[in-house]
Amino acid sequence: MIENDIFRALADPTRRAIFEKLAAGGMNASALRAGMEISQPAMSQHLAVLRSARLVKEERQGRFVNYEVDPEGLSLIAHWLAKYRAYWPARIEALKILLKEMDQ
Amino acid sequence: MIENDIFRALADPTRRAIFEKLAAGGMNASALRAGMEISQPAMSQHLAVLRSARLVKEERQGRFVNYEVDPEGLSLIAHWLAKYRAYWPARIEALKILLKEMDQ
DNA sequence: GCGTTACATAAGTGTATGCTTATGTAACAA
DNA sequence: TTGTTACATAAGCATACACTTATGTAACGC
Repeated sequence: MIENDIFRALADPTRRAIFEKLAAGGMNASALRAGMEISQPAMSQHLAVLRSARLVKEERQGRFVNYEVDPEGLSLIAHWLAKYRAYWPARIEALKILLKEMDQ
Repeated sequence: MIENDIFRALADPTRRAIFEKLAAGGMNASALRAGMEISQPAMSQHLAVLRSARLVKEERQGRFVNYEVDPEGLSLIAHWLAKYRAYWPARIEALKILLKEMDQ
């Protein structure tokens, strides 16, 4: 179940930090490690988890592997969230209208 | 960090099932167990996790404790998601406009 | 009071998870 | 070819997690 992979992937603060970094712009695994105090294998394992959750996607570029945010994972969260729009607070109530289009 | 609590809470499929059941209508812990093949302590523990993540809220009613969806948790996910709206697929692109209001 | 019902909490246990060190593999440079 | 760089994978280990059984607590009926 991909939904499970997504929430499990985001349950780890280090992985959310990696994701956030990638959201600011795609980069390779080494660049991601900069200023993060994380070992190379740990980073590689985290990226593998994010990849299988479809939250990031990779692209080989010679010796480097460029990572970037995969919209697919975010879309799945948005759809999960949309199921419970009846409970969204009033501030976000206006979203309902547009979410109707999303369902089609 | 509440954000961590939320994603960790949703990382478990049983807890997501409980949440989904509550989204269809508030009910007490015993009613939640019906047709779920889960022990009473396990349910109680899951509800405690969902509660600390602000995904559900409780209300004592005599011997019973009625549970229902807490919009607060959902709101936090919506805000987390909103941070990455630049990567949302085209279908949801239209949401951007309304999300601007959400930020204020 | 006494028993029952609804739920929470404590303590113990197997498994999952995130890390480590060590090694493998593929692309480049000399 | 030889070495180096960038990354993935394997194996081992400590901790976290979801469950269990046992017990505690609070509200009700009698």
